[in-house]
Amino acid sequence: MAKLEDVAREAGVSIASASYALSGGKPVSAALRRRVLDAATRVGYVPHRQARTLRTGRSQTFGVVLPDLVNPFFTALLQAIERAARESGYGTLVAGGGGDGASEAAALDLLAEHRVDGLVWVPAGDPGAIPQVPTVTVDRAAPDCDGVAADHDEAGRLVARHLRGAGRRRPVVLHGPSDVPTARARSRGFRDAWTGEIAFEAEVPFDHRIPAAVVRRLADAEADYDAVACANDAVALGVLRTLQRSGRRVPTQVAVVGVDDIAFAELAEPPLTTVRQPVDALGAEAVRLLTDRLAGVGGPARRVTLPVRLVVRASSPASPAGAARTDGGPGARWAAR
Amino acid sequence: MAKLEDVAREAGVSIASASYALSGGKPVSAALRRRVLDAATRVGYVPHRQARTLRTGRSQTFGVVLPDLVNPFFTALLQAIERAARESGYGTLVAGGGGDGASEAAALDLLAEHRVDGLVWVPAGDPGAIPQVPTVTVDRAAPDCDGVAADHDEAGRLVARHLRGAGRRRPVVLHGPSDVPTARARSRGFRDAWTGEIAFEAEVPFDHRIPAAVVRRLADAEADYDAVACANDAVALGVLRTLQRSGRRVPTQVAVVGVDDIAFAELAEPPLTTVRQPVDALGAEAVRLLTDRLAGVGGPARRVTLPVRLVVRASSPASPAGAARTDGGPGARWAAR
DNA sequence: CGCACGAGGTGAAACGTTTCACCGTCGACG
DNA sequence: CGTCGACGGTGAAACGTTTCACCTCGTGCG
Repeated sequence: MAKLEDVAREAGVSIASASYALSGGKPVSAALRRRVLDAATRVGYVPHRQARTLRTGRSQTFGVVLPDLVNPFFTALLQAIERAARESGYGTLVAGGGGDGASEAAALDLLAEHRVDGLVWVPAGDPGAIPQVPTVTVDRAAPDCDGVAADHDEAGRLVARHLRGAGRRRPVVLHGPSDVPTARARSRGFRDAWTGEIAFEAEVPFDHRIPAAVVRRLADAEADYDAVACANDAVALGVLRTLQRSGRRVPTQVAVVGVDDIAFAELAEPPLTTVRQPVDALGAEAVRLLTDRLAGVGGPARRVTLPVRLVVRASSPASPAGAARTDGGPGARWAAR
Repeated sequence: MAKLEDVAREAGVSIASASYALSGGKPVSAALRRRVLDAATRVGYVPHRQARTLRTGRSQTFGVVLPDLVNPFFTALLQAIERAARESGYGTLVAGGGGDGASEAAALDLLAEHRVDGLVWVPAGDPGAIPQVPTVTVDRAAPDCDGVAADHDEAGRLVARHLRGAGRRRPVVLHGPSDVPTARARSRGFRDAWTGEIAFEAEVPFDHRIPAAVVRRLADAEADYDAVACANDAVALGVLRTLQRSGRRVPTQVAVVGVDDIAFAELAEPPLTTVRQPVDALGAEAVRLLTDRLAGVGGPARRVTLPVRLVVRASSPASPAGAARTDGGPGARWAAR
């Protein structure tokens, strides 16, 4: 591949001049700039970022570490981060941890070796040591580390108040993994705002595969509940299927609520009521925090909390009356025929 | 960050010896190896991959360019590629194109500047020039370029035969974008194997947002069709919603079939019949082709085609009888109460 | 005993950039 | 007319590795 030397030779100038002309590191005569630019396109110059990194100590690259690439919430986040980074002139190196601590550590190491300028990190669980690279956590906080997250407490409260307002009396609460801070925050928020009874609670993985024990309790004909508050949308979609298999009507008999607002939430049948996380804003804010730090902004770790929003859909309408009215699933129509 | 020189000093040996001891580029006495390894952990050595790249000309990194990070099929693929790459000792640099040609070209350039050793590329449309880096396309072929793809012709045929076998007579066919080779292959396969009537055909984007014109035709009470063959699962999920809104029963009145088998296909209501693409194998095979090339395997461009498999679920049961029997959606049960 | 050879180590060049220090020339000003 | 500064440009060092060529012992064999 063509290098700077080739450009310089082609343009008949020194390597230094070619560099200055291309990077603008130092003012240069218009004629020379022109000549160099032409030469560069002529020989097909491709700058060598690694060499630049070596010399300057900056790679113009952010690393992103995610617990999992299957959950659409994370990939939406990744896309947002990638776009924001690109707009700030940074590339993105992605390392998907396998969800477990070991491969997460490996991913962090790999990125450190690549000398990323900064790290956007969604810790898989309670984070241990934070990397020595400038880092911002997303969605889950780490001590002494800039972080941005949606307001998960509020998300929990919104769900509780919504169910209450919709006239539900005995919800099932499916908590996320207790070693995930956001899961704890949502649970906390829910408990703060929910004063009445609870049918039962259980801890489930952030996944659409509902544990068999929970499936049994949900399917139990004796079980008395009229709502399921789910740890996230993936769980909610799994619950939706479980309920339908066990013959319960959603939302007339049971309301289902998730959190995240992934793309498939509105494609579910019935469409899923959920709490939307501001993914684009999360990504943009993470990149902003990082670039700030790199620009030399000092001070203690900053925490940014972004607002969430309840999105009411048919799986849990705003009121019981609404439930009857909007229970527009295939079942309703079929029965009406 | 600690560098090789620090390790060498700490161990009391030359830089060269330290390098050999750590990389194994040359046999070295056990005692020295031990001393260097200890020193390395003591000073917290982090190798500088960029420097290594500069010297060796290999970055031990693959670039991955995807048209879109929202479609779960691509993210599943990404995960497979990332894992396979890691197992071969390669890191992964991801650049999600925005789907359009311009940002795709930008992504390819960025990766070229990062001097990735190879490129795994899912072209957004018909690929123009292929990069000068060793490249393997996935899912969509490019001329003179190694490629791996599922058997999309067969996928189309499987759908056609399945619908026929299930007793469907007049399907709607929703083709993917005609500038995407795989979409054309599926359509071709379907047409090859389908001999009867077709209600109507239309071209739709690979997306769950069904164009308004198509929605109207599907919802038209006069429209006479008993199946919808969809370009992929995202489209199928969108169609499912459209049909349910327009009051058609799936699968009793209309069967719906997708392609890809994304995770949400089985969470749909009713669960989606689809053709499964072997994502893990696609990723592994892509990495294998690439590492082969890097190992010096020459010869003309190779094309690998991997088999697909029909996955029958409730949205389109195997037989009409089955339809009646397995129409186990909430509606059926509800009606039975 | 002398020589050659192998094992174990080291010095230094090279990879492609950026950037500091320097150099020549020309115009302006004292 | 001499000097100085600005301007436009260049040479070369440095970033952290790898790796080639070389060097120095110790040892085994003739």
